[in-house]
Amino acid sequence: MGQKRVTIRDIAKMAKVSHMTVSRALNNDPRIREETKKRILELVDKLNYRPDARARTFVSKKSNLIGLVVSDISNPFYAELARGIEDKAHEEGYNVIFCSTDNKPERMETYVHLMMDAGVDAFIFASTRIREPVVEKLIDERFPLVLVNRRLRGEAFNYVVLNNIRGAYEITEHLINLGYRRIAIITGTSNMSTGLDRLKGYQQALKDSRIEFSENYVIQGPFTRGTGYEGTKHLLTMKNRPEAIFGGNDYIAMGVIDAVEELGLHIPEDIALVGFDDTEFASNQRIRLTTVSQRKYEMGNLGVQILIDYIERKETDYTHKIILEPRLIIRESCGQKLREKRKNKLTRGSKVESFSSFDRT
Amino acid sequence: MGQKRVTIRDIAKMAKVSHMTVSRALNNDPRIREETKKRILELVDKLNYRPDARARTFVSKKSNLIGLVVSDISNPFYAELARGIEDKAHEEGYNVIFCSTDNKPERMETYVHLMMDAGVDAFIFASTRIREPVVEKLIDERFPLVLVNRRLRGEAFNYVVLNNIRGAYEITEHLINLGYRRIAIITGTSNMSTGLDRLKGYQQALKDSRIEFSENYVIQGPFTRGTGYEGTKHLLTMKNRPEAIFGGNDYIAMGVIDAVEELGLHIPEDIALVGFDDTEFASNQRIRLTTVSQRKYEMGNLGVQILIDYIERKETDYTHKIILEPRLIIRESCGQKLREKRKNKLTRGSKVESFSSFDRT
DNA sequence: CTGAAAGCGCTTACAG
DNA sequence: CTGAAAGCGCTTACAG
Repeated sequence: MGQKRVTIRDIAKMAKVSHMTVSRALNNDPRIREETKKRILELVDKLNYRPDARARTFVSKKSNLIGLVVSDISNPFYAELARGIEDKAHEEGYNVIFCSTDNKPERMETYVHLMMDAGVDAFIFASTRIREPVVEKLIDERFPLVLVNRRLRGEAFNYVVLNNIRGAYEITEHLINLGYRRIAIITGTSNMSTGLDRLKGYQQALKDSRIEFSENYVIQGPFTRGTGYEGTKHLLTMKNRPEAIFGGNDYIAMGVIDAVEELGLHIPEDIALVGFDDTEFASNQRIRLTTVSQRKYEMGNLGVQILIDYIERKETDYTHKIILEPRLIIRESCGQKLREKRKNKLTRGSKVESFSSFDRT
Repeated sequence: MGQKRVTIRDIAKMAKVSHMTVSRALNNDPRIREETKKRILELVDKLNYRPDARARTFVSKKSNLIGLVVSDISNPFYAELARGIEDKAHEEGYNVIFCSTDNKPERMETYVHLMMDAGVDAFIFASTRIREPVVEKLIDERFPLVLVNRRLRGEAFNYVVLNNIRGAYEITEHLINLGYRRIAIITGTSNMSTGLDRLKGYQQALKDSRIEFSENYVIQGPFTRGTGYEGTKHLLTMKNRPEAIFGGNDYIAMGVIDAVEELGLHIPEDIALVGFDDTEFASNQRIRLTTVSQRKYEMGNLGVQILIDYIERKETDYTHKIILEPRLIIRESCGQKLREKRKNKLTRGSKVESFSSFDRT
C-alpha cells in the first residue's frame, strides 16, 4: 500500500511510447501495431500494472455497478433471487451492490440515494410497493431500472414477474377440487402487487366455483412467519373455522405450521395447508408443503439480461415485460382425506404434476 | 439523462464565488462564512445538484465500497450474515458488493479481481478454505480485510468466528448425556476450518467420555442437503447403524430428515438428530431441531466494525480477533426415549437452556 | 474567509 | 499506426 501505484504513464516511459499508446494496448484498440502492443503488455505484466478502476469509471461514466433493492436479503426468497442476479451480472462484467429496505419507504429513499452516490449504472427493484415515489421518479428521469417480483401500478417500466393471480387461482382451485370449501387465506398486504394479486386469484377461484367469499377468512400482514402464526391462532379459534389455509408465501405457511403444531393439531387431517414460492423448507420430506413454484433464480437472471440490454442499447421505452407462468407443486400438506370422505366429483379434473415430489437443489 | 449534469462550477457561477467555495459548502468545511454557505446550499437545492460520486471517489481514493465474498448468497446462513454486514455498512456510509464462489478456487480469484476493479476499499471473506492463496496474497499486501465464519491457517489476519470446536463438543456431549453411544457425524470437509473444527469437537467429546471413535461413523462432504441425504442413506444401511446423527450444519440435518422420512423412520425414536447453525428451519415447530446457535447477524455486524476501524485508523497489524461462544439450543429432535429406557445417570449434568423453544425472528 | 493552481489517471477526439 | 492536447468533476495544498 505504501508505494505509489503504477500508471499508464510509467509504462509509457519504459516502453518509450506515449501513454495514449499504452491505453490502446490495454483496451484492445485495433489502431496499434501488434509488436508495440506485445511489448507494452509484457511490461504491464512485469510491473504488475492494474488500471485504476476509479479513474476509468470517472471518465467513461460507467461504473459497471448494479444496485439491487430488496425488502430483506436474509429472506431465502430474495437470497435466491440475488444469486440469479449475481451470476448473470458477473457473466456480463457487472458487480452488484444490495440493500434491504424492510419495506420501509424512508429506507427505500435513503438507500436509493446511497446507491446513486456509489454511482450505480442501473437498479433492480424486487420489493416495491404499488406506489413508490422514489422509484417512479427514477422512471420519469429515464434512469435504467427493472422491476422484478413485484410491480408498480401502470405499465411504464420493464419488469419480470410471476403471474401471481394465476398461481393463487390454481392453488386455491386445487384445494376446492380436493373438496375443501371453507378456505382461508393469510397473505401479504394489498400495497404490494404480490399480496394483492394472490388475493385476487384466490377470490376468483372461489367465485368460479360459486363458493361464497368471506372477509373473515382473509388475513393480511407482512409476508412473515409471524403473520402466519398469529393469523392461524386467530383462524383456529373461530366458531366456523376453516378446513384449509392458503399461506400467501412459504414463510407464512411456516408460521401456520408453528401454530398448528403448538395446538397439537395435524396437517392435513385437522387443517389442510398450501403455500407459495417453493422454498427449500417446503420440499423437506417432513414438511411436504404443496406450493407454487417461482423460478426465482431465473427471474433474477432475466432481470439482469433486460437491464443490460436496456443500458447498452440506450433504449428509452419499455418493451421488456416478462410474465412467468407459475407451476403447482403438489405435496401432502393439503391432504386427500376430505376428498375421500366426500367423494367430491370435482377432483377428477385436478392435474397432479408430482405427488410428494422431492426436488433437491 | 439527456441534459448535462450540474457541476460545482455551475453553482459557483450562479453564486458568484469560486467552485472551491462551493466545494467547501458541500463538505461542511468550517472555513466559509455561514451566509455564503447558506446562499450556496439554497442554489444547490434549487438546481437539484448531486455531487458526482465517481469524481469524488477518483480524487479521494475512497469508494466506500466493501466486497463480501461468500460461498453462496442463496444459502440462508450467508444471507443472514450478509444482512448483518449490510446494516452496519450502511450505518457507516458504506455499500456492499457481494459474490458467491461456490467454494471454487478459480471463482475466488476471478471475483477478487472483479471486485478490485470495482475499487473496493476492503474485503470480508466468509467462506475461505484453510489455504486460500488469493486471500493470503492480499494479506501480505496489507490490503484491508477481515475473515468471518471460517478462518485461514495461522493468525496473521483479523477475524470473527464461532468457537466451532466448543459448539461441536457441547452438542455431542449432549447426545452422550442422553444415553447415545453410537453417534455418527456428517459434516463439511476438512479444508474448511468449520468442517475441521466441528469434527475435532465431536472427537474430543467422544474421547472425554471414553467412547471409541470410528471412522465409519464419519462422513464428510460439502455442507449441503445432498450430503446429509446421501450420508444418511449410507449410515442407515450399516450393520451396526448409529443411534444418533450429528449434522454438521442445519442444511445437512435437513437432508438427514429427508432420508429418514423417506425410509419411513422416525426422529428421534428410530434415530436422534442434531444440527448446527440454528436456521429458521430448525426452529419450526414441526422440525424442532436441536442445534447450535451462531449469531450470524452479529458476526456480520462485528466484521464490518472491525474492518472500518482497521481502514480508518490505518492500522497494519492484526489485533481484532473475536471468537464468539456457541449456545446450545435444545429441542426434541434428539429425544429422551433412550434416556428413559436406560436410566443413564450421565443425564443429570445436562443443562437444558430451553426445551422446545420457539424463537421467531 | 476566499480563490487560483495543480492534479488525480484515465479516455475521447482530433491531428498527423 | 502514433501522439499532443484537452478534459472528466472533483479535492488537496497553498497563497492571500
